[in-house]
Amino acid sequence: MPELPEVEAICRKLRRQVTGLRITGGCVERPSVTRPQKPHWILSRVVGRVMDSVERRGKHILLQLSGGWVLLIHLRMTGNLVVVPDVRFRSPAVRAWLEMEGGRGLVFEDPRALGRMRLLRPGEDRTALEAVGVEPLSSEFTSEQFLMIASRSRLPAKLFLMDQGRVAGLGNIYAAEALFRAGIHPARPMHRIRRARLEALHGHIIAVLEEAVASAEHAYEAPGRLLETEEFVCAVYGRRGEHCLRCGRCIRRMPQGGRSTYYCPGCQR
DNA sequence: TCGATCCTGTAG
DNA sequence: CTACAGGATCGA
Repeated sequence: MPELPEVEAICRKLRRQVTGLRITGGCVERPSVTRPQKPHWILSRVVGRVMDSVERRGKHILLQLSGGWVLLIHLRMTGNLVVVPDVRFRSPAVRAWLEMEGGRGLVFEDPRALGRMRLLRPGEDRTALEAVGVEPLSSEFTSEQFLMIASRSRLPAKLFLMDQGRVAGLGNIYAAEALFRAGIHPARPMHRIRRARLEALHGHIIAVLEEAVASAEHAYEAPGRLLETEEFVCAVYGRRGEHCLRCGRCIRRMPQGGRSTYYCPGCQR
C-alpha cells in the first residue's frame, strides 16, 4: 500500500478523524513493531496526551502529541492506520492500537509486521527524518533543484528515484511509472541523462504523484469502485509480458536492488 | 553494490 | 513446494 500517495491519503483522513482527541489507552500486540523501544515506555507516555496534528514526511507519519511528543509511524510494505468504532473488535493483523476519548480506536494493522512505530521526546534530534530528501509535492522541488541533485549522481535512474535521501516518498511503483512517462531506461545512470529529459522527468514525478494521491484519496473515502477517471492505472508496473499501451512491445521485468523493475524496452532507452 | 534480514500472505 | 510482494537497514 504505502508509497507517498497512499501515506498522504491516510494522513488526510486521519487528520479529520483524530485531531484534537485525547488518547485514553492502548496496547502493543507485537513488541517488534516498536523495537528498540519498549511498548510500555511508549504507551505510558502517550496515554493522556492529545493528538494535536498529523503530518507526513516522505513515507513517515508524524502524530504530534501535546507536550511536544511525536509518535512516528512507518508503514513499510503492508501497514495501515485506521480508525475503528471499537477496539474490542479488531482484526488479527492489528499490531498496536490506541483508544481515544469517545471510545474509538486508532489502529495500526500490518500483516507482515514490518512497519515501525517510535516515540520521539520533545525536541529530540530527529536524525532519521533529517536524512529524508526533498518533498516532491512541495515548492522546494523545483526543476533546477532536481537537475542539481540528479546530475551529481551515478546511480541507475530507478534506484536514484527510490533513494529516500534524495527525493522523499517514491517507491517501486511510482518510480517505474515516472520513468516510463519520461522515456528513461531504469538502469540509465542519472548523470548521463540529458537536461531536457530530466526536466521532463521532474514534471512526470509530480504528475504521477498528484494523480496517485487523488486516486488513493478516493479509494479511502469511498470503499467500492473508483470511476475510471479517478483511478490511477499503471502503465508498466506489474505488467510483465503485456503489450505496452504506447508502442505495443512487451513490458519487461528486471531485478534492480533486489526488487522488480518494470519497463517498456521500446519506450525507455 | 550485493545479499541477508525483518515478517506473513498469496499466487503459481 | 517456490517465487514474490507497494520498504528499509545492516554487514560483507
